[in-house]
Amino acid sequence: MFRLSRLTDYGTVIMAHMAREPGRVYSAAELAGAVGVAAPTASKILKTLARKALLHSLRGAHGGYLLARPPREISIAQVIDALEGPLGVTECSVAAGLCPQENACAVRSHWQRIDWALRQTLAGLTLEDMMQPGSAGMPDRRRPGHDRPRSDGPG
Amino acid sequence: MFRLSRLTDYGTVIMAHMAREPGRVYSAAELAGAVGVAAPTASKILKTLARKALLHSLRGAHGGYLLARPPREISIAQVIDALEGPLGVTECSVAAGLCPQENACAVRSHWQRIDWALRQTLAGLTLEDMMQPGSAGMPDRRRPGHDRPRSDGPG
DNA sequence: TTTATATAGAATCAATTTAGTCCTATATGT
DNA sequence: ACATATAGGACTAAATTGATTCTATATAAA
Ligand code: FES
Ligand code: FES
Repeated sequence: MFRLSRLTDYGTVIMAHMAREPGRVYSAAELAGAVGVAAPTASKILKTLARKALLHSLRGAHGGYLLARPPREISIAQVIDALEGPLGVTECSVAAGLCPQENACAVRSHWQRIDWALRQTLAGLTLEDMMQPGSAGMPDRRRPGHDRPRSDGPG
Repeated sequence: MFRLSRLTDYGTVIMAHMAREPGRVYSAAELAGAVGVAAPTASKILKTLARKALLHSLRGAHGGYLLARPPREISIAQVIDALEGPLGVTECSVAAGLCPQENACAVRSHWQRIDWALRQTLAGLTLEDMMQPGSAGMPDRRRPGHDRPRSDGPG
């Protein structure tokens, strides 16, 4: 199945952690310790997130990072886009001219549709949703895609 | 974003192609030519699909492959599972003990939920759905404004 | 029976991607 | 000044992926 890069996974954990105190300034070292990744790795992730304007950075002593916006205005889709780029579920569903047969391809449009639905779902999931450990409750508020899976398929 | 392996992409194209004549026997070479991939690559994919019981194989002269079941009883999720294994969106959302902090991880359950929703969507999408041309840039003689009435999600 | 065809399966190789680290430059507070 | 901390890039190592090649086996037809 689709796999999210581990760096992106860490990125979401870091962002969710920071979302618990939105105004606070966290140093890279502190965050590395908090989520359990190596310091250089956390630093790399944070630099990327800052460059993509999801975080603000403060240099110098007592510097660090803080969320650029309130947790409910930062979506998971944005975090993924920042750390992985806008790749779709299939490579050829994004840009044209990658597949030799592209015209004869019957599944292309379907992948694009799935890609779109997934993207909508992740765009509606915010840091606010992610930071609460409510494993039992669904964030029902808005879940654009995947709401009515047909589920008539073969087991 | 989540990327599907190219082999899996080819696999779905091949399966969709075969779904147009469910009872027919296709040789690996024929399918390779039809979907535009190298013969050994197609062969590799077909062997895997046969081993996972999505295709039946016939050896010897005039041998080849044919769908093991009717197109509407083969889901895209099954094809993906056969070619990529049951990996989830994040590695740690599947098996336990991979992440050092796993307990403190606030996002794990959310990824699992997304994974589940995506899986449901793909389990409800069959080869029958995939084989009919969509609306992308294809030489298409269907009237505009159509859409698949019983399809879910993206719509 | 012999021959041509076609899959089964494993092993292999090259290329790409990813994870992780390191180094230098720069900015800021004490 | 000095210590702290990010910016940015280069770099290495590991894992994954894409594609190929080989031998063995099964079947249809000559
Ligand atoms: S366009 Fe690439 S496999 Fe369909
Ligand atoms: S359990 Fe692995 S990042 Fe959360």
